[in-house]
Amino acid sequence: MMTPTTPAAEDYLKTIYAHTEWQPDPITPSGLATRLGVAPSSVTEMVKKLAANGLLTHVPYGPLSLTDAGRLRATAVVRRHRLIETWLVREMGYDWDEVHEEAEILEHSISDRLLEAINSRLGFPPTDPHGDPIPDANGAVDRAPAILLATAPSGHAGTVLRISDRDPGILRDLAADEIGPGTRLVVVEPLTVRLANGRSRRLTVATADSIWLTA
Amino acid sequence: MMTPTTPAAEDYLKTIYAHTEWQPDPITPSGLATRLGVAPSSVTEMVKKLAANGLLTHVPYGPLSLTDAGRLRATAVVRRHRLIETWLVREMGYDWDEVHEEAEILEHSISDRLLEAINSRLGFPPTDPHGDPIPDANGAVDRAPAILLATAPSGHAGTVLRISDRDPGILRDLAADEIGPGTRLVVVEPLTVRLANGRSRRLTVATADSIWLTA
DNA sequence: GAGCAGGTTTCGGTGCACCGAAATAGTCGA
DNA sequence: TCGACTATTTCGGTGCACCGAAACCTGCTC
Repeated sequence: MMTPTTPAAEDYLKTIYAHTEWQPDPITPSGLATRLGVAPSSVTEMVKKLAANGLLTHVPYGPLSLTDAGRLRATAVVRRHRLIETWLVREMGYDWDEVHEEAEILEHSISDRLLEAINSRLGFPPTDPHGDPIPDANGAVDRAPAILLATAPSGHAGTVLRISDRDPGILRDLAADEIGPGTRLVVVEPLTVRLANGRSRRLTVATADSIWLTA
Repeated sequence: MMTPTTPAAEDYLKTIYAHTEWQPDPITPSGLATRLGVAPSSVTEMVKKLAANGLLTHVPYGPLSLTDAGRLRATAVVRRHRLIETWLVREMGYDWDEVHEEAEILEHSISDRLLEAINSRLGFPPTDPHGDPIPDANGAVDRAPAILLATAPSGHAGTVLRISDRDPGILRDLAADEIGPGTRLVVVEPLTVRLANGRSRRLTVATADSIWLTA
């Protein structure tokens, strides 16, 4: 057991995990193919290998779900990714919209030792710069109940918990609007929020779909 | 042109460069195979590709030598490697005998941007912790004239310029003996040196073959 | 219940980096 | 100059991760 996971396999596991982290429905092979930017046939093949290694379960023509072992591998990658992002922002002069690419690569090559050195330099941060929780070394994730801004009822007041780092453009826009993890705001109407200083901000649909608030 | 170099190709170029850095004779395919831990047939194949990309020249059954373009690629990798090693020692709590493996991997995945961020945090160091010169971004290397301790005549007095990082055990022994880059010493007889504090140290052949002194 | 549209899988094939075995070239000694 | 020895190359083959095209399920509509 404990097959040495390749970078490609880590990406599959991470992506499956990421899908289930903020919504409950399982991911399909085609969804995974789209997210990873590979052909569906490539997914079939890799899924077969991961299933053979006991990292995920898959009924043919059905959805995918991680086993406990798979989830552990996935959270290990996510942990690396988020600690690296945090480090890039806090120590290396990166903005929060610039860290994703670099972390995407380094997450596969950094050693445990270096990762822990970074972690301790940063003072063991609980979340990354986007507000995503950093799993601990055992794969445990401390995730607060959250709702998508896009689905929050008008009048809902909350604190920004996290912002999806999928789209750097959205992150840049939000930084310009002074919205980030910790920002308190009120949902005035579906795509409009009011900040603590009384100013209002109009958001795009994509942006409202990227922001998670305290429930 | 400017073919995107793979990690494997970078390792070949780096190893060829490393061979010529401290001794003038060109490397042979079998020497390269040994250093890289691959079969000779693998070397033939990769050499063919690198030659096709204009990175090295190779007359069949003859030795290998880098073209200017190849040397530039090689020094870029060496630059990464040495800056990463320096960073690991100066900022991340590594000892100088522990950095090689980690740098060996990260040198292939760090972006130019992150590398330069590290470089500037370190204050643009001219050498790594073993005393190896760090090439600049144009591939220029500032290398002082040096002689191997093993070949230095008795009576030769000099300063330790660099110590090969090939064998971590030697590095640990030397650290325990308080010998490192900058240490002034006198070669008393072939395998014995005297330090500035008057103490003598007996060296193994392998150790004397790893230490370079000012000429 | 037949047919259709979707997603999914199978299948043959690619490039990369590696291997061992066999063939070949170069070099050096007798 | 002829071997013989060694280094190098060629050759067929491996595993990994990917692809497109074709075959195949599944669930849904009519």
